[in-house]
Amino acid sequence: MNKVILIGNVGADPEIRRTQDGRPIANLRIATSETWRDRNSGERREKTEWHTVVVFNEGLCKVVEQYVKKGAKLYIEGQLQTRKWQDQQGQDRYSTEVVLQGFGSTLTMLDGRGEGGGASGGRGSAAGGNDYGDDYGAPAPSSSPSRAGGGGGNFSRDLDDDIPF
Amino acid sequence: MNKVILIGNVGADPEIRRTQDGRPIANLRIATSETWRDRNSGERREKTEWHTVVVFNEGLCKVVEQYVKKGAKLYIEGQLQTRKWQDQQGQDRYSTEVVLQGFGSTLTMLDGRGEGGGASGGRGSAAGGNDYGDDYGAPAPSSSPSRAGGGGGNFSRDLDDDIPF
Amino acid sequence: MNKVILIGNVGADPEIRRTQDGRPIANLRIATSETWRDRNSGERREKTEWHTVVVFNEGLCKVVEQYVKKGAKLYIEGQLQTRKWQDQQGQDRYSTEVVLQGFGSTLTMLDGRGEGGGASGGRGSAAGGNDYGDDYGAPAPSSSPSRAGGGGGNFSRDLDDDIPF
Amino acid sequence: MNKVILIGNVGADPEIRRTQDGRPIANLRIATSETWRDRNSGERREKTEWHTVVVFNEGLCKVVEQYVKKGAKLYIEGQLQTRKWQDQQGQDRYSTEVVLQGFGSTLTMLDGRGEGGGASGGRGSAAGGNDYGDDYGAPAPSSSPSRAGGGGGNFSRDLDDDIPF
DNA sequence: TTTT
DNA sequence: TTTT
Repeated sequence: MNKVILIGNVGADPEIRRTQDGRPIANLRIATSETWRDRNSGERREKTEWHTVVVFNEGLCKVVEQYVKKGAKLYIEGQLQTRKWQDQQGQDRYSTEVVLQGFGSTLTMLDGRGEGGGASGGRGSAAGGNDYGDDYGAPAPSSSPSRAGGGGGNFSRDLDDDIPF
Repeated sequence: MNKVILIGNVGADPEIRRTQDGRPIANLRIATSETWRDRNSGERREKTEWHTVVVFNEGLCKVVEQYVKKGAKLYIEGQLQTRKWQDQQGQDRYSTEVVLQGFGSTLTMLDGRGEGGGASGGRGSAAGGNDYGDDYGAPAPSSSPSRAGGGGGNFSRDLDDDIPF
Repeated sequence: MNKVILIGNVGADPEIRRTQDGRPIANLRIATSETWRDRNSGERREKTEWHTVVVFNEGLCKVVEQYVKKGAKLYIEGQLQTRKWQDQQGQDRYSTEVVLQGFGSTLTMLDGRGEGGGASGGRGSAAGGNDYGDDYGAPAPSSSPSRAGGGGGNFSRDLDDDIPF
Repeated sequence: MNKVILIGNVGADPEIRRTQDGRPIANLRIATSETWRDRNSGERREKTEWHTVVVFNEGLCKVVEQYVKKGAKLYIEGQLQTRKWQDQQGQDRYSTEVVLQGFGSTLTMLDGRGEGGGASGGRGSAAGGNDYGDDYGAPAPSSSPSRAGGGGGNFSRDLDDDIPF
């Protein structure tokens, strides 16, 4: 189990790169902040933490590319990962990032901002819900998409079943 | 470990009651919805799930009372709990709720809506951050509230310490 | 966002059923318990909560079928779902369950118990790690399975890449 | 929202230091690993990620000090935090850690190992349950510790209440 | 009964 | 009905 959950705001427009074989990679900076009232002084305090988020999942990269802008509020679920690299002096350096890649990774927009003018179909606009990348196939509805259809990886459950499980 | 995390919208203005000894209890109905595109038809699908949330924590009850209205988007972290009760026929019935009570419970408003007109200082308005009930004392800032002060339950960490841990 | 995380013990051997079209469904009862010391009396207290877990995901059902026995300790990640049904008097009843189905659902065994004698390949024995159902394909390793291979839904990241992202 | 959840094994006996004013700080190295079967070759693969965990919470430090040894399996819940420090060349360096401090932080032992011979009362032995640091007071039981007692920060809920909430 |  |  290695899970990171962040809700925060994007500090700058995302950078999207591509690997040599064409896969997209999105880099985001996310600020999470907490506020509290000081026990003694009663003053309001705030602390902000910045996180580097790296999106490898192609479907989620599309969401980032199309909808995520500076200031957007995001829900992020990924994994902690530390990379080793060498600086210009040849010294070992380590960077820890929140990686969104494959199973268990999610990115959801929590506000309406960032959407292009005429965006229809609204992937990325999922306010209060979850929108998944294309790679995942059907998520986990309890309603019944194509019960008869069956087929690989169909996770659906039919609520109309007359026998309560 | 018994944790529920919800991000969703409030279906109706919260109900606040009080126990005989005066403690507040808030009841909320929260809708979580997910959308996906059907594999076969390509149609957009949506499924909404409704949750009953019961807030026992006093600080969080205050937040609910003052700021949470129908339609508000909330982040909720609590525990699953099943109550047994008798219906009018004297039969055992069970209700499962998401309970916010004590350690590990959180409620954060994810939009600016729901705030009363002149609310200043904005507990409950924590966009992208966390606002905690009064019972918790200082949350977990890395900055340094009153290092010298010490005192019971001070969890603060001093980033200015010259020795990296 | 609708997520439940449980770590607890299985109260009885799981029941596995099959739908008419042959998909397996596993039912589990999981106990989560918390202990604390009473503030006033100093006595040790304990409270146990029981949860019904329904596994629709086929790969996870296999894990359950083969390895999960009464007493096993499990890590569970799923969604809250409430079913409506009619009792024998024709009255509406509701049951809330933790559903493991599709994206974002996980089940991991946290102890070595429950494994058959000669189990090889050890799905279900994942001590401290995660073992995923077959439906998910490769999870999210940072190591490099078949970089050149590419192919649909390959989430892998190559740590050997010479350019730090 | 800034949350990290880890389930993994401790790589070495923890180091405990104290600040100048006597507060304990525990440092842990935790390995999370995931295993999967390669899509193409069918071979079993494994990837391990190492995390630095810093425990500021006093109650949790006690648990670490008394019970956590190399090899122990832990459930950890904390926050991501990045510290800035200078290396010997005076260059800025950053280290990202999982910090357990105050609200929302938890550490639970998931196996029986690590307990001293005659440990009674078993804080730290909470297999399948939660054991909280002393700072938290009573956690969130639904049962009823001292309803009449009332008192600050009492989060208890009385299941014996005759009115179902 | 919410929201997009 | 589990576990410590």
